[in-house]
Amino acid sequence: MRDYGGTLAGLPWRGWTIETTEDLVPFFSWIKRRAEHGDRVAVDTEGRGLKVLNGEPGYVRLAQFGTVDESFTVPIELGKPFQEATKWALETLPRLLGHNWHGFDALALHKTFALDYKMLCDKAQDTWLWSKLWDPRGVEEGGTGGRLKPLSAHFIDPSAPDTQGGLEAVFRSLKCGHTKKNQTGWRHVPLFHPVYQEYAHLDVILTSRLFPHLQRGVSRNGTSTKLPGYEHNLARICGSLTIPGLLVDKPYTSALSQRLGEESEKHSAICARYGVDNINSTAQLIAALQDMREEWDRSNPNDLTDGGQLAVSKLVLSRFADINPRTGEPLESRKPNPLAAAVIKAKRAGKWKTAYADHFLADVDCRGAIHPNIRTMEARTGRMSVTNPAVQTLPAGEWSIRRCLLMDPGHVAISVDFDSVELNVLAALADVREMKAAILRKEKLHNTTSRLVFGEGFTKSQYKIGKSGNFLKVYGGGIEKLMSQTGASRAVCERFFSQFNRAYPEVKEYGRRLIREAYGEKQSRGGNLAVRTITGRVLPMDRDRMYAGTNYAVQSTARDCLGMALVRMDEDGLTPYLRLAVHDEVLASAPPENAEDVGREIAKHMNFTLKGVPITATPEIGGRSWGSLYMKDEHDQLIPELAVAQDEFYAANPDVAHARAAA
DNA sequence: GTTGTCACG
DNA sequence: ACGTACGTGACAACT
Repeated sequence: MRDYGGTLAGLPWRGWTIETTEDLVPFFSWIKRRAEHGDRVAVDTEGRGLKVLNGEPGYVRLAQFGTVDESFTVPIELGKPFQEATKWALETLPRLLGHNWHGFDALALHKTFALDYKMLCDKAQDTWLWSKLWDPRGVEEGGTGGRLKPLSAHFIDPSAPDTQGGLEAVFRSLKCGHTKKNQTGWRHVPLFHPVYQEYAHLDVILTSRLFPHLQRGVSRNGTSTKLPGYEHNLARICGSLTIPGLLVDKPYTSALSQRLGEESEKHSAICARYGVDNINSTAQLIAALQDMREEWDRSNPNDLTDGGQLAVSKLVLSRFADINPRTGEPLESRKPNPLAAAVIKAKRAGKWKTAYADHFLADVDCRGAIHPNIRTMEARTGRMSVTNPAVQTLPAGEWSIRRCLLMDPGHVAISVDFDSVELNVLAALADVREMKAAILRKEKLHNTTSRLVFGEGFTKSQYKIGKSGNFLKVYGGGIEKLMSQTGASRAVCERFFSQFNRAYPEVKEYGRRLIREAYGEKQSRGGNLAVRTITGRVLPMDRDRMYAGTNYAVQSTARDCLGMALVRMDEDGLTPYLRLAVHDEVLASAPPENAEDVGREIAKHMNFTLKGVPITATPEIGGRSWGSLYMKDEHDQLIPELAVAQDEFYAANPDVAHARAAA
């Protein structure tokens, strides 16, 4: 047994590193005492990398147990007695504490020791979730971020040792090729390295000390007392979804990767003829395009980057290539620039290959499944995000990428989407009379807006302005954005906004009310300006962007519409069918004979009334692959039988699939 | 590490 | 007083 120790914020701590089976004796009695007293014990694990569910068996190397002043590290890697001791401790302790417990350690312990994930979550509190409730902002938005080190520096001791930095130094000295992207240090560091061990002890000591500070912070900032329980429940549900994961169709995906590589090469070769040998180099592109006498409009914000450089974005390149940036259709307004056209195609194929197809193949586990990691409170509005891979950003305009991902063997894909949830939430929160009446009449809000602004006989292009304008209003956008998005004239856009405000005066009034309330409650929140949502969440505002309050409230409430629906689905036993939750959509896997029932049940849980406004969702059923749900006909309709047949044909004939997708 | 770009809701 | 586009993740080049 080796012991470590030190002082944090004037209070000493002591940690024991178990090295032999004899060392387990004091550990057993320590755990028993904690269990008898009903103490909450912080638990942390160190593994072989950061991808826990697709790692090899024996992922966890070290487990740590600790309170505010005492800790033990257990060397899982040394064999069975230590693994059994860890399992016993986790089953015996009545109350646990972890940092990112639901999203990481509980999953790792479930995977390594076959411990029940729900059991591990039901008796745990997660300081990551508490920190997000206290302040959801990341570091770049002026918050502390969710990481243990900055939180400890803020709440416990600004001079807390930077063991993270020390560990990074150790990893570099190992010369094992450890980088930010390729975190090999975790598997190569010797188990009893003193810096590694000290870091391990401190993690649980700091987590234990952090917890009461975060509880106080959450209670002081006015967050509803119902939210911590709800968020822990939701994190547990989303964690369970990721355990089965999504299967990757390997032959299809490999062929897709190869096809995209060839396509990228083909168009890159065209670029090379114009002197651009690296299509990702903005400098080369600008030089070559200027040689071809292309011009940028410096008064157009789309033509400049945030840093003030000439932009070679898809928008600018599409103008040079004379195509519609969204659809790729020719505009026939000028002579198309062949370099710009080739760059767009090469970049797109390259991105789809590396970010999607290759990522799927690299992330599969021994079952051939990927396990996207759902972070349930990532954005400053509380919105969820998904990483490894970022399935929320897969191309939605066509099916070829989503075709890589399959439901369980013999199952079909079910997707249930909310119907324009953000606009309905805006109508409910701001109590917009005309919007609410339209929703109750089952009228599409884009039609309502177009009619109220442009009159009964509005044209197709006026409808486009109505639709874009609806979204822009939710986000707080203005005339410039509407112009650049729709290409409409300033006069038309100005008229749109004045008519919109006349049709829906409550929207503007709601924004003003949020600002008034934020200033009114400033004192009780320690001088901080914030939006309080009807679900009881407190969202910090920026002094110079107070107009964003409407968007924060709408986005956050829409997120809770999904979150609360997931909780209700879980209560009714639907979680085993669920595979993903993305913003306003749920993806599920079920045998074809149950698919209609499952889809209907899920949709039922997503249908409810928010302040008198119906929030509704529609299920769609496809074939085995996620992509089948995107195989629409020429009227953009999903015909289930056709999609299933097409999906099965593509499974057997990946080359035909890729030839058609390319066309 | 930061910036630019591009994929999504 | 007025008006302001919101929120993500990933990759490659550049500094």
